[in-house]
Amino acid sequence: MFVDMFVYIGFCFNRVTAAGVPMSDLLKRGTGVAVWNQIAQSLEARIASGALARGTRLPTEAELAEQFGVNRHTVRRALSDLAAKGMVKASRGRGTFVARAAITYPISGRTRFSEIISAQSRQPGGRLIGYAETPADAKLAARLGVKPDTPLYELETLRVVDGQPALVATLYFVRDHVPEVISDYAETGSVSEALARAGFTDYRRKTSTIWAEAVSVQDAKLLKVALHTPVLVVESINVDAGGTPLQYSVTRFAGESVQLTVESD
Amino acid sequence: MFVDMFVYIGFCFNRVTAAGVPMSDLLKRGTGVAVWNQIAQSLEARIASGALARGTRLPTEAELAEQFGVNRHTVRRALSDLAAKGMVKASRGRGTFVARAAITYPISGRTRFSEIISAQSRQPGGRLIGYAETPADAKLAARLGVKPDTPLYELETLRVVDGQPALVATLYFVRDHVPEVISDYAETGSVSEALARAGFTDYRRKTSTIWAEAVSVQDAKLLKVALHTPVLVVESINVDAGGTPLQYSVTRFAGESVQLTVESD
DNA sequence: GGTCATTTGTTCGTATGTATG
DNA sequence: CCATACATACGAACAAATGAC
Repeated sequence: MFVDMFVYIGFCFNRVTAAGVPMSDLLKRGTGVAVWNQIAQSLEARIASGALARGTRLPTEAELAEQFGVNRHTVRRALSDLAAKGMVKASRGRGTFVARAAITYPISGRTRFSEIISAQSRQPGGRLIGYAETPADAKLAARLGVKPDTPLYELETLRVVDGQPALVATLYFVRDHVPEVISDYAETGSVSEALARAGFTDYRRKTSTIWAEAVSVQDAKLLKVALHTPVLVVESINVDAGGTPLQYSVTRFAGESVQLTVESD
Repeated sequence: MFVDMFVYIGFCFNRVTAAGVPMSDLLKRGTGVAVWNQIAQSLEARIASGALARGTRLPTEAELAEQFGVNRHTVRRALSDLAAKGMVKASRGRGTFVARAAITYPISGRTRFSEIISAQSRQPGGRLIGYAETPADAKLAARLGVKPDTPLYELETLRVVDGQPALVATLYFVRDHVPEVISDYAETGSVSEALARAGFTDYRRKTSTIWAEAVSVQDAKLLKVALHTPVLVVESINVDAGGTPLQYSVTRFAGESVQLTVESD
């Protein structure tokens, strides 16, 4: 029923280029730098560049050994170096996986996607997946502090970082508070911009509720992860300067590619 | 290598009784309370008590109808009530699943497991799974603000709520700061108690880093969840009144059975 | 539940280059 | 020049865990 009424659109407002990947890694022997070290550096560079995304499986040790033209032990030495740094994690029988999360996402009163990503020298981007006008059910009404059946806008958005899908968010607004939010968001690609146009220049995140669950079928496609992959779900309420709920959102972060941080005082 | 050096013990310091489950649900007809409502309340009580764990599948509507001795439509009325409250979620062709998380876990400067659980009128419990003395590697040293190879204590603990495993935590302490922490924790079953005995009466949580991943084999057994189940991982640092790191911990929450909440100011 | 292929983990052995005294 | 110690690199085989069927 949800899908039927939902408007799906394909407008992309923030194009991102694929990171350049050095495909040929020529090892220089007898240079004073051990071969295993050169291999480790090569893999580390590929991970840092995003060519090897978080959570993806590396080629098997045997394959890497063949690619680099070395013995499997030499590859293992390199991998154990990366594992010690926390960059990869090996799992017997399954493979070796890129482990370390790249994006840290601070949860605070001022949580703005674009600012957070830009502050980490990364390229934020987004896509409006679709939108709908829907009456508030009991839960939504409670979250947004309105009566049930109050008309709401529902926006489904995808956010990418350096070309990698990072999160899917479903945003709810009270229609009559921000009547132009859909077009404003589609134009600017920014929640804070869209809210500012409606006159809400100052707002803050009041509460965040966090849990983990398995990815849904739809989100798996959007986030480009396998089914059963864990996602981090954050339910949050943004309020205006007076404390009135402005926006309720449910954000699903691609499992291990994002870490939330909370600073307590 | 880790397992070899790790001391596994079975000492249980906080015995928890299996939650009493009302197995026979006698419906009282003609009491003014609709039968579907009694069924809904009965299911709600089972969910709240933990007898029906989060994420598990309810019996099919036909089975429930038989158990309660009512028509399937009456069960459906009860389930739709629970679904509206967000406690269960039906999925066509799959079944009906317990949805809403029961335990909310606030993340703040003062995060104490026992207090949090007790405040929710639930029965906290715990078990020391094992402990070890281990030198700090680069990562641990950075987190705890000590030199690499500083001797640390590592404690592996399981926490249960109302008889349901809720979380597994690995705790790290600087050995020379709290030399008796292992026996103190084993005796009291409380981190705050153990730290108080070492003279640290005032400490607070400084940072928390949160992500989602698939449960490990060992944790799956402890938490009694299936493999591939998502877990919420929280890495946190507790500091004393002067800001010196006291404890570094990695906590794995059983997927959908726990929700973290963050209040921002 | 069992079998089987895949993949990492471990342990042997061998050989070479390099720094040290 | 030689003996020793150590890190590096290669080869083979087996153990153990995983996942798919």
